[in-house]
Amino acid sequence: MRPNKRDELVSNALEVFYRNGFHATGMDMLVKETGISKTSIYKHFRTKDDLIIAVLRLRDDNFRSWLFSRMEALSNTPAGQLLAVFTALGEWFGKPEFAGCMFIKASAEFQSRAHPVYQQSTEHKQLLLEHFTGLAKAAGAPDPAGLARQLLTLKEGAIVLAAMSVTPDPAGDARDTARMLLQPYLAEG
Amino acid sequence: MRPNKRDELVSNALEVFYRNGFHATGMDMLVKETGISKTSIYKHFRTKDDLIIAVLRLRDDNFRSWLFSRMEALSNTPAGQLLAVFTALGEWFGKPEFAGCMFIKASAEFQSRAHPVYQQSTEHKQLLLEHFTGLAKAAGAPDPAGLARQLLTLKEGAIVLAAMSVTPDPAGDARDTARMLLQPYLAEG
DNA sequence: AGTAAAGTGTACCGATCGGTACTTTTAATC
DNA sequence: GATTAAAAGTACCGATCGGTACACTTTACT
Repeated sequence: MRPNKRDELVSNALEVFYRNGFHATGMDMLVKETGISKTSIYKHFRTKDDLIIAVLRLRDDNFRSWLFSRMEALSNTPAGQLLAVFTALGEWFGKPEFAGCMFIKASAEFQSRAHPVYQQSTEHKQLLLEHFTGLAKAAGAPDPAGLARQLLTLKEGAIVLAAMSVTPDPAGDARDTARMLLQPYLAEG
Repeated sequence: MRPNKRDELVSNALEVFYRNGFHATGMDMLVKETGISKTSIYKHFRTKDDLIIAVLRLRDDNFRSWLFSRMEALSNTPAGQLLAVFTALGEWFGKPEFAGCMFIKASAEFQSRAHPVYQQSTEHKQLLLEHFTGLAKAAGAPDPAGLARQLLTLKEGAIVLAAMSVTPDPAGDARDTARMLLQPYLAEG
C-alpha cells in the first residue's frame, strides 16, 4: 500500500476545498480535516497549488465518470443520453453535499488565464464539450458542435442557478429547453 | 461633497475585487490600489465584509441598469428585448475588462447560505429573473415565469463559458437557443 | 481666521498564511 | 529482531491577514 496516503490526502482535500473554497482553506485546516500531517502533505506536493491541481484532476475524473455512466444508464440512444444529462444534474443537485461546480469555483478564485488551475478548469469543460459533440454527431445533428455548445450552456446555467439557490428546479428548466433542441433526434414512438 | 470619498472607495474597490477576487485581495492591496488610507476605509466600513456588501450593491445597480438600458435600446418589443439580452452579453464579453459575473464569483467564495454576500448574490439573480418574467408576460407567453427561468439559465451558462474561455462565441450560442424559445412571440414580418 | 470634521501616515496588534527543519514514532520487509 | 522508509509531531520561519491607535494634515464651512 505505497501510494494510499497520497490518494487519501487528495480525496479528503477535495471535500474540504469543495465545501470551503480554495483560498479560504489553509494548510492547517487541511491537516486537521484530513488527519494527515503537514510533513506528509509537503512530501507529496511541493506547494498548495500543486495539491489543488491534483485535487482538480481527481474531480475531473470522478465527475466525468459519474456523469457519463449516468447518461448511459438512463438511455441507450445518443440523443436520449444528451437529454439524460439534465436528469443526472437533477440527481446531483438533490444530494446534500452539492455545492456547485468545483471548476467554476476554481476558475473564479484563480482568474489568471496563465494559472494552471484556470487552465485545468477550462480543460474540464472542454472534455465535456467533446463528449457532447460526439453524441450529437451520432444522433445525426447537422451541426453537432453547435448543438453540443448549446447543451453545455444549459448545463452550466443550471449548475449556477442550483448553486445560488435561485430557482427550485434548475435541472428541470434546463431539460425543458434541451428537449426542444433535441426533439428532432429523439426517437419518436 | 461629503460622501464622495466613500463612493470613490467603493467604486475603486469594485474593480480590484472584480479582477483579483475577494479573499485574494487584502486590505493593504486595497489601500494601495484605491489610494485611500486604511483609516478612512475603516471609518466608512466596520469590516472587510461590509465593504464587499457595499461593492456588490453598487455592482447590482450598475449591471442591471446597463443591461436593461441596452435591452431597451436594442428593441422596443418585450420578446425582442429578451432576445437582446444575448446581444448585450456579447458586447460585455468583448470588453477587455470582462472577467465573468461578480455574483457567481462572490457566491463561489462565500458559500454559506447564511452569509450576506451569498444572499446578496442570489438576490441579484432574482431581480434579473423578475425583470425577465415581466417581459415574458408582456410578450404573451403562457408560462412567463418558466420562460424567464429558461432564458436566465442560458444567460448564466453563457457567462460561465465566456469567463472560462471554453467556446469562442458563448453569447451567440445562447442567443440561438433563446431565439427558438422566443420565436412564437417575436414579431413576424 | 477659527473650528470641526474628514482624511493621511505610520506603527502596531494577535492571528494566520504557506512552507521548513528536526526529532520521534509507526509500520512493513528481510 | 534489525533495518528502513514513511508518517507524525512540534516548533518554528518571514510574510501577510484583518483591524486598531494615535498623531498629523487637509478640507469645508462660518
